[in-house]
Amino acid sequence: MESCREQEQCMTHSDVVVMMSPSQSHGSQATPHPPSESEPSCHHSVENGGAGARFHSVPPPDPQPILSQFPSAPFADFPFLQSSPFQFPLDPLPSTGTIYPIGNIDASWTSEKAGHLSMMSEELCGAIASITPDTEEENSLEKGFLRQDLLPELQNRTDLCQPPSMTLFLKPIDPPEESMAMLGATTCQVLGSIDNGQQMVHSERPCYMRSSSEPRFQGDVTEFGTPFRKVNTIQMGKVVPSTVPGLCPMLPQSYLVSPSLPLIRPTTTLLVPPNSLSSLSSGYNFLSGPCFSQFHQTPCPVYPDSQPKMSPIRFSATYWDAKSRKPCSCTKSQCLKLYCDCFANGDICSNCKCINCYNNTEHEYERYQAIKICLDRNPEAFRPKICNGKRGEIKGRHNKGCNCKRSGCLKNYCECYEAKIMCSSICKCVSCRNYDESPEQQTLVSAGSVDLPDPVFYSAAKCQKKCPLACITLRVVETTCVCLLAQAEEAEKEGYTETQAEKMILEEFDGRRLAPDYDGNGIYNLGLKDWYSVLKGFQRLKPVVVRKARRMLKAENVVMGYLE
DNA sequence: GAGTTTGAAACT
DNA sequence: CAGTTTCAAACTC
Repeated sequence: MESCREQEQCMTHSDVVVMMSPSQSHGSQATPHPPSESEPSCHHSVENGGAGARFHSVPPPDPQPILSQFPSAPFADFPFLQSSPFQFPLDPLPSTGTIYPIGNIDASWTSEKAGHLSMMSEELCGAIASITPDTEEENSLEKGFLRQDLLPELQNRTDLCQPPSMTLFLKPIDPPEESMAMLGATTCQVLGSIDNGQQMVHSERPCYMRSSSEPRFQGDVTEFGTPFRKVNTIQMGKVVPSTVPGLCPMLPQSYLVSPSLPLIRPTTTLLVPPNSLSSLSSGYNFLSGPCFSQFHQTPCPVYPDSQPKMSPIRFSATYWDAKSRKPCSCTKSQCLKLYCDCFANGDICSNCKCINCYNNTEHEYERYQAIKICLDRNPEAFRPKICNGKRGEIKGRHNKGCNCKRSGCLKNYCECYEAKIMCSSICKCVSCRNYDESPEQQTLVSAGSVDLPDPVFYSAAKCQKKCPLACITLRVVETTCVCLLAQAEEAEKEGYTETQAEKMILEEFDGRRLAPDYDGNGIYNLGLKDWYSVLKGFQRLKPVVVRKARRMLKAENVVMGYLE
């Protein structure tokens, strides 16, 4: 990690400060791994509260705040109130260094509001992470990036100011330094961040976030703003205005981010504890917790409410644009149930015809509650229904399969048909006709726009009604079988025993079967049943496609036996 | 555009 | 987990 001095040399206008909570610094005996241990001048600290990472800007060192109670803090430059179960960073306090209580939450609170606040933490952020795209196309620009949302809360409440919303794009750095790995931390790079639309924050200083197994914060309620403005206290789940001075930036009613803003910019290295990240197969990770940055920020324009809004749940302008979204017309669901396509896609409603819509930035509390409910019911609720293949190749298949009964899966009622994919073995449809060469499929084939399953395979599958081959091209099967054969050949060449050869073949098979897209030849992430059908179908083609029939058969038999 | 059909989601 | 209800989109007229 670069030295603090080096970091400061490149720091021009912003800091992302990671601050560690006092409670954690007390409880943890782990030696902070620091960019800062030898860099006391770095005015950054890490807070790894229950809400996950917090990134704070901190004031210049003068006056030096009270630090003695945080001996292990990597950045001992931030005042905390130790007695509070929820420690909030204080605004730079002019010249006094006085500690002001900002938040206090009764440990036993269980109200709905408390639920929301706890939702602000890992739980919700993890939930949101699951709404992220997982297709290659959608990930094209963002894959591997971690995103941090600062979730606004309790909007439209007269007793509250608007909390800030900030998005940090973090890029994992792999492998982490050994010492960091020992601390259980993940090294990330802050690529850029967005706050509530007023400002674009670029951090260019190294930050550090401790890994900790300490109990997490139960919530994060504070207000941000100009120094010494009132803040709120949470009492038994209720947010009560307080006269305690603190921060309240008087953020605008809506946080707005222009899609044209540059979202990614390599800047800062962070150490993020793994338990504050919700890593999903989508490739996104979310850090939770409030973020705010007050110092050294690069101003960005404030966008009027009339401009398109970007929800914090949105991924990026790219993703937004990539989704051609139909406006919904929900009337009863408030667009907060999965009936609503916008909501189901993780979008906020925009230019929709919906009535009484809550799927917008003005109802984020309700929205996030709804997200949480959906995810409680089904953790996969927001995952794309269609596993996309590579661009220009086969479309993929439905994750859950359809359940059509009357449409024959040949109308847009059918999600498979609507997605222009054929039904697969996981569908529970009745009288399915979406495995035959429909006019649409023929059109696609003639246009050469898709790599449809081989007709021979397809014919073979027709008799089974279910069609696992809908996702598998001839090339996929060929490639797979050739690889299996290669394993068999190698085993033969090396004089391995039959058992060893089997093992090699099966390992190859498993690797290909389980890989999401092993080498660009198609969809591999199929169930055993599907693969069984594939290989059965392959037997029919063997004389045509494979010359080395004998050895192929050997490999194939191994796999078939494995599938049996 | 109103009414009907359909199937996913939500509910019981 | 199966049956029912609700919902919004697709479809028909």
